[in-house]
Amino acid sequence: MPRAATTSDVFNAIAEPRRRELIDLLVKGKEHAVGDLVIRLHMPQPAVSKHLGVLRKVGVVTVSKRGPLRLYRLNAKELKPVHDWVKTYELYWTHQLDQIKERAEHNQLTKREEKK
Amino acid sequence: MPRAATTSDVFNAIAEPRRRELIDLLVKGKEHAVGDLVIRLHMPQPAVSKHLGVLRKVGVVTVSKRGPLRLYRLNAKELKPVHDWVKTYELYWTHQLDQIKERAEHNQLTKREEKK
DNA sequence: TTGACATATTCTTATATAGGAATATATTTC
DNA sequence: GAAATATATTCCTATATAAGAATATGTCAA
Repeated sequence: MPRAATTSDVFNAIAEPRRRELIDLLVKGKEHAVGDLVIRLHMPQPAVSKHLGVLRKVGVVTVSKRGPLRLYRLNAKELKPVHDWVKTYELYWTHQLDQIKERAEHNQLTKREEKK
Repeated sequence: MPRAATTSDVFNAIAEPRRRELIDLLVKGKEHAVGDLVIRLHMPQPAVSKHLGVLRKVGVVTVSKRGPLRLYRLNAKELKPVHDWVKTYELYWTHQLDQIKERAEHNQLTKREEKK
């Protein structure tokens, strides 16, 4: 069985590097036409449209029409689950938790010793 | 062409829900034997070993041997790229950046008006 | 309506899975 | 060394891609 569908899981949707590039471009401005993104990413138009389609289904981007243009806008709050998940581990590389934990355990022991 | 290999990209490695569950279990303690994880995840042992293998190749976990046991430990700093990337978008849902931007633009205009 | 432009949608193909079953490889104990 | 235990690996299969090419759809303008 392959991985879960990219269209139902944000983690899976952003696993594709090209889609992260798309998101990174969308963050700069408010709305972007597909053609703009095609030029900036040096990527064929169908590819861009397809990746945007995935992001749209997950809700990470929204579309609006202006004439023949499709204006895509980032809906960043859909990335919150990713942030929430990975944030849990932030302290592990910022504060070297191993040492903190060991010190805590050590303190537990010494406190008992001190309690006389 | 399918997705990039899960063994070369952290984003791809954590796209699999089961592997995130594994990571979530590893965060609680320091070292965990495969058997522990098998029991806790209610998942067949080969599946656990395979997922751990992927995480190991990406560097998210490390292994050490104790007798017949393989003790896996989380190496959370390999998740930093994910955190760094998604952190960029945090303010978009915490501070409703749309409104902030619009207000900023509005201020730009009114400031010009006020400049008489 | 026709043409020009912007974007989306097939269709095909090669490939990287993830799961299950079976098996292989340690490692310890008797 | 054999048995038992713990873990890894291999083989197989169904499936979800992502890229490319071609085509379809949609919108405006003359």
